[in-house]
Amino acid sequence: MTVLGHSNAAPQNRHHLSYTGFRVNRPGSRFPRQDSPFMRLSAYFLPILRDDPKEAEIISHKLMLRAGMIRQEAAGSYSWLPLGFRVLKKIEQIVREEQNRAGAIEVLMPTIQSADLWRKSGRYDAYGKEMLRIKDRHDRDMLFGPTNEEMITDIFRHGAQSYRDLPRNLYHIQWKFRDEVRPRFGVMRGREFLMKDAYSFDLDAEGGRHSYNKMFVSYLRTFARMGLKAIPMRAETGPIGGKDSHEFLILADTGESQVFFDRDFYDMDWTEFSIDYDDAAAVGKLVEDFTSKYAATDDKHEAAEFEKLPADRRLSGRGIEVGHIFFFGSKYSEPLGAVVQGKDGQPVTVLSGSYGIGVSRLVGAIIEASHDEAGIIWPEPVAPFKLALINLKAGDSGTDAACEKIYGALGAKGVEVLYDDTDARPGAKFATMDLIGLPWQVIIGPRGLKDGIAEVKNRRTGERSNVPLTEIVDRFSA
RNA sequence: CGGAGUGUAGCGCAGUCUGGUAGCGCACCUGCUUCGGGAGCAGGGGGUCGGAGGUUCGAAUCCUCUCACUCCGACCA
Repeated sequence: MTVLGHSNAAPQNRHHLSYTGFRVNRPGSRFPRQDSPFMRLSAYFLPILRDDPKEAEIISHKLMLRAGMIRQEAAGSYSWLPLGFRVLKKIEQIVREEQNRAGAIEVLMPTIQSADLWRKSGRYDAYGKEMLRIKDRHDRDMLFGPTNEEMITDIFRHGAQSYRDLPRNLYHIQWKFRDEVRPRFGVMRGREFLMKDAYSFDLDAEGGRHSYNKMFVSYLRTFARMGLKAIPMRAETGPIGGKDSHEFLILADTGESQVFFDRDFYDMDWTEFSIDYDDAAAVGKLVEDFTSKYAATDDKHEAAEFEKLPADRRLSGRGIEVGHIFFFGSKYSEPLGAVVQGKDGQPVTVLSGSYGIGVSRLVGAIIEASHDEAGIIWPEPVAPFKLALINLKAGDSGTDAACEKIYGALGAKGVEVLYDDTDARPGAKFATMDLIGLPWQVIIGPRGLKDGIAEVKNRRTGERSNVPLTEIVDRFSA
């Protein structure tokens, strides 16, 4: 992003022109461009609610509504307001980066699909009422995609003819719709939801195993980057079918399923997953480490096996599923004719797996796992802004000037800052910022200003420290 | 899909039983005083009561139909 002007820009509302004549924004502008890393609260759209809306049952749903992140449009379908949208995009981007790192290739498929492919796989009738069926003007059967195995398999088979075209892993991040009988829990179980789905294609079982394992490791990395410990558990394969399957669950009191797992998961290293994805043995070893310990949801729970663990290692709690991976072999490639020519010239039916992450669900899941009485506590990598700059006395020339200077300097360094430049009272400002949960609060008021200091508060720990104004920018732009 | 419930101002609610033309708190606007953890006073703006039909001189209120949303269950990423 191009930012012109001085880092210590004085407050003013005029737009400046870049050399190309396009208007660009700068920290001093009251209305920065939409992709700006910084924002003035006075120019933002943040409809905060003081009371819990009655339709919300669980904490994440209440907090998302109160923090002005989402707005319900119909049962299980939500508009994403600016603050929520930023979080959604942060999560989406982390997922994207880790998919790419693991060698998956991004595509984009339509939300509306033709029924034809689904008739071929036999799922048009099998899927039931959860599938939203639509007719177009020619009375053709269409549907709003609940998932994309058929379509991606069809895409792949048209683009791959030889064993040389394998292995491949294609993924997309797209809105899906499942017409749940009873949507609830806000974005945790909506009807319309944003999902990352990857689909792997391999020549043989060994290759398929490697593809599966790569996704397994990429999931460990993905969730770890969001500040989550998502424990992989043996899973039911459900309507998608297949043999090997793991669910990734994060622990939260409001989780939808009961989980049982080995305490050892707590002691494992959840941060160091730098690994060569092409090294099948190393990847397999890491997967082995994470799957050899007991972890299961209630429907796969085997009490007898669990009891073998020493009592102090047997842990149980509630979990929220945030990812699910399957290896299902030829379940779709067979009926859809995904066949390539092998080395010996003979046709080979490819083997595939599918790997999902609930991107929109993660927004709620992270809040379930990270909040307190005052509101949300965002892990820094997914926070809508890194810090809140709070002007305790807007209108006072001293605090205004000090805040503008820091706001401008942080903006110039690309630090994501939400600047509360409104003339609300201090207590209201603190409450709002605690509610929306930005990781850091930089508080500037006349009291500290006398000594040239700002108060820096860590949202998670509540820890406060006095930091000289001159050091603020360096501290957050490192 | 079975059971229960709720729709009245942006949000939370009262009013409905016992019909008489809509009210409270928060939020919002103006002014004054305040100003380091959701300020006080004063003055304002905003809803036609989910929708349609009916009963009645008169309907938020009674009747019929309908739509939406929520909760429990079954189901599910």
